[in-house]
Amino acid sequence: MDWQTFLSQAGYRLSEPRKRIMKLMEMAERPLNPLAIHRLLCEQGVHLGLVSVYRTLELFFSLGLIRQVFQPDGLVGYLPVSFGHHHFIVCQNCHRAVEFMGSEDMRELVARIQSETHYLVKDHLLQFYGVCPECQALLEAGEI
Amino acid sequence: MDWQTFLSQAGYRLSEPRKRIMKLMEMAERPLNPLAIHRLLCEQGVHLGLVSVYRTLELFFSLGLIRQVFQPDGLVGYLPVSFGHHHFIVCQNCHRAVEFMGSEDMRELVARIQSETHYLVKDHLLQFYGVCPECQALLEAGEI
DNA sequence: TAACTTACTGAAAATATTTATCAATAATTC
DNA sequence: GAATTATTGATAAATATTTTCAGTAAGTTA
Repeated sequence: MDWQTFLSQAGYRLSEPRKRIMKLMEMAERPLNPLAIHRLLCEQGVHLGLVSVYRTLELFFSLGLIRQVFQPDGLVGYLPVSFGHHHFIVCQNCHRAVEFMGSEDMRELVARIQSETHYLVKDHLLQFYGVCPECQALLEAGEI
Repeated sequence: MDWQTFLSQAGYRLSEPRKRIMKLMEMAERPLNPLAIHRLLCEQGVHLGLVSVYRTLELFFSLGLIRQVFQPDGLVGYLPVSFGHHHFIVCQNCHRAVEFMGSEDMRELVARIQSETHYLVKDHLLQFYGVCPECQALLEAGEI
């Protein structure tokens, strides 16, 4: 199910701002924060209240349509998630992020953590940092 | 090596505010943000400029003495890390966090991600969310 | 232990970010 | 196409973060 159908079925309207924001995030391919989204839309000539960006992100996030992605420097951005995917690998250079399938073999680790810490494990956050193919090429060419 | 020695050897001074802040974070056992640290210290009668809290956290973070911990709700806090530990499990109820040893068997997953995404993997962020022993007891007793 | 050097702090102000409010607007339903 | 009401945009308010700089205190040297 696409996000538009999901939104509708959840009882929310498919407004122009919401479409713009989601489309931008899908195109961007890298984590964006509210301010960046607002600025990019302005540059595209799409005028849209900053407040709406905040509200839209909050809604999308609460519905699980987008996810927070954490940069190594501590900045936080949002990216849309596909169904079944939950984890991102982020390029340390250009910040482009792609999803990867979660690991099945987390069970062992979970079992160990539960016995070590006596916490009951409910969920996890897993992200990788690295260098994307484009930036690897740039690196090899000595351009960065 | 303890953090005080580390700080000194890195050429930084062991000031009263820095000691207070680190001690508070060690006692708190849960991720604290700048404002929370400032407020808690005030409550303890320790007056300390908020700006110093920001600067201290930035320093500790850049030296790797503390680490960012992400709550499921998107809030970010800081916690001191022990050498060799890098990952936290956070209680969804009381936010108390404890460290656990990183997994050795991340190699397989890393290999898969590299071949799937063509990214070069450099680092990762792994965190678990769950229920701590204390809150499990409270849950069983029906108190929360 | 006193004087010296300079990293560090605190206070105030400037910026930046996030939230609240409410009338106007536009997406859906009938 | 009109009615209903969720959603938006603008303004203002609240919060959070950064900058600046003079005063202070941590570490060093004598």
